[in-house]
Amino acid sequence: MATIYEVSEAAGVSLATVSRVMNGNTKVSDRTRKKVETAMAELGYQPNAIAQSLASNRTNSVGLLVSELHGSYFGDLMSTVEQALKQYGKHVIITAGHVDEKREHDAIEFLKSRRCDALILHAEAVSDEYLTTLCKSDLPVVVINRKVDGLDDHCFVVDNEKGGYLAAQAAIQQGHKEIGYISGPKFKKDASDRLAGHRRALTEAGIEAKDDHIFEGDFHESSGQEGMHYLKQHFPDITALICANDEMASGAMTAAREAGLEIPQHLSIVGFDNVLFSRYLYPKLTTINNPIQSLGEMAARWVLKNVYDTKINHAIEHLFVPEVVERHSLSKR
Amino acid sequence: MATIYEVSEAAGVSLATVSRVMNGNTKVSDRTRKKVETAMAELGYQPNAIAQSLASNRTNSVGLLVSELHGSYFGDLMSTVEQALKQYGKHVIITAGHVDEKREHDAIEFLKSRRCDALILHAEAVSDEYLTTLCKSDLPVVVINRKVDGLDDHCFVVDNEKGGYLAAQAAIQQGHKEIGYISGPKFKKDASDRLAGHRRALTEAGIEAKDDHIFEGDFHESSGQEGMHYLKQHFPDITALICANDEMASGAMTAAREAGLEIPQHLSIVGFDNVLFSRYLYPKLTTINNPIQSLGEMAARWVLKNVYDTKINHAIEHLFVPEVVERHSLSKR
DNA sequence: ACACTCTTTGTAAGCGCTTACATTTCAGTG
DNA sequence: CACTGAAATGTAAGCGCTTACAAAGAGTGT
Repeated sequence: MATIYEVSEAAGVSLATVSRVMNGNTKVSDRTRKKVETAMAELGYQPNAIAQSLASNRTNSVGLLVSELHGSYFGDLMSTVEQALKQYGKHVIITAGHVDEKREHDAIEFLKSRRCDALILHAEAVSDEYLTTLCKSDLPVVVINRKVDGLDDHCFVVDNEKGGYLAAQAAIQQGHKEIGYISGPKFKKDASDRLAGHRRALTEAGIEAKDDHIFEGDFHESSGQEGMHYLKQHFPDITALICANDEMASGAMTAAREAGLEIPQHLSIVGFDNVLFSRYLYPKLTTINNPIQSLGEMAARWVLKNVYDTKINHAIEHLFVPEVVERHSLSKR
Repeated sequence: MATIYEVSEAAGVSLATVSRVMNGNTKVSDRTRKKVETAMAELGYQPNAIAQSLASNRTNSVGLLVSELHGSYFGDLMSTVEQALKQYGKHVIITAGHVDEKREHDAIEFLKSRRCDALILHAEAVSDEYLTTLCKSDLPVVVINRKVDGLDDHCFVVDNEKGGYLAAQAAIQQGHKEIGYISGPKFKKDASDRLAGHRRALTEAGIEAKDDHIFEGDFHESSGQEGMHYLKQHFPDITALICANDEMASGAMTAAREAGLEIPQHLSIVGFDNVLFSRYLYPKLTTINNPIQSLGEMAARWVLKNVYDTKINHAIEHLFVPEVVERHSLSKR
């Protein structure tokens, strides 16, 4: 593999000149530039990004931490972030934390050791303190889908409480009064926020928010099934079921159908997230749009603006508001 | 950020010694090791992976090219590869090629410039020649889901022809005789292989393989819908529909339902790939399992074995055989 | 006490670039 | 034609590591 040195020899110029035509930040006469470019082409020269990074202390890569590499939610996120950065010649290095404190921590340390220019974190398991320390260091960091006190301009979040509120409100507006809820793990901030919104909507509508109508799931499909079984068995008069994410809604749908319930005739179901497959479901799932792509794009923009001094027209927003996506799984009582 | 030099000072040893305790490949006395480790801990030292790579000419990272970062198929692939490599302390750098020759090419060049130790490519758009050249270079390369002549031990593939055959056979065994087919883009090898298998099954069963029963889609959901419309309109007597992937099967299901057809009572549908969401569909999709995860895992093993000299017990297989996953969308005619 | 071997540690060159600073080139001027 | 200063190019230090090689220590046997 040719090095810059060989190029400089072939072109009959110094190393520095070759470096200059590569980076284009210093004036080089047209004649020399031509010579260098020819030499590069002839040798099939390809700069060694590692050496460039070491010398310039800039890697042109942004670390992205997600919880999983599969699943619609993270797929959408990765895709958006990658697209946004690629436009400006920046690359993402993706790692998965698997919602485990140690693994998230390791993944972040890995990204740091690779000397990413910035970090975009969808971190669910590490502590607020750790994130705070990280943000205070000189490595630029943004946090997605999690609000950490004191780090507001580093956080990009969805108003989960409002989302929970909207879902419940949608059901109430259709005349439902006996409403079941399958929540995410309550220790997760987004799960508890959604639930809080749900409760608020019920209360405002004068409906008692009964604790035993709430089943705590784990955001996975199977717990949606479990939740459905539980609720159907104990509270057969429930006419609407709200799930804290689409995966669980899908599980609940399956379980409901197996129990002989038609959706939405016998039971209305509302999801949350609006992941891609929610429209593959039958009936198509009424859900709350979680603008994860907007979050990702905004986070990428923040990095471009604050780290790479790219001129970005759009303003940087930190709070995103979810909305109802009306499809076919919710109907009048 | 502390450097190795500062650690060596703090520990009162030379640079080389610090490097040795980090890499653990040379004997260092226990006493010195302790001193160094203490100094590292005190300084919160974190090796600079970039500098390590430059000096050692090894990055401990494997480049992975996929077509998209979202979607179940690639999600599963990325996830498996990452898991397999992480176990041995190796990392993946993921890039997307978007099934576009230039973008795939650029992505591969990017991975090369990052000096990955090996490349795992799910490349659909670049030419066979390019891949051949790549494999002949000294950078280890494996190709997933594509067979290139002369590169057999670098390729990991699914027997798509067999898969196509099995799907058709499954429908035939249920008594279907009028069978529609929604294919992928015929210029894609996997799409044409699947179709070839389909034809063979029909022929063997003494059913005429009518060309106009075949609709060429693009592997996306919408073209499944289009295909369904086309077939339903022109050949209303079709009782089974086979789709070259699950996305299109999903689209076809929606379109069928909108046209008032019950699945599988009025129309049986078979998919291909067995991506995660195929079991979220209603009715759950009968499909052909595409062992993409096995491919990914095997590719990772190949790299571990051939590049990192890891001792791997399992033999390396290059051809994977698909099988029918019986669910609820295919029934007796 | 000495020569000899085996271990442990240090020295210094280099990996392939970037960039501050020094030097050369050359058009423009009086 | 010598002189000036801006533009173009070159020189060399250094980014933070690894590793071949050299040197020093620690045992051994006589």
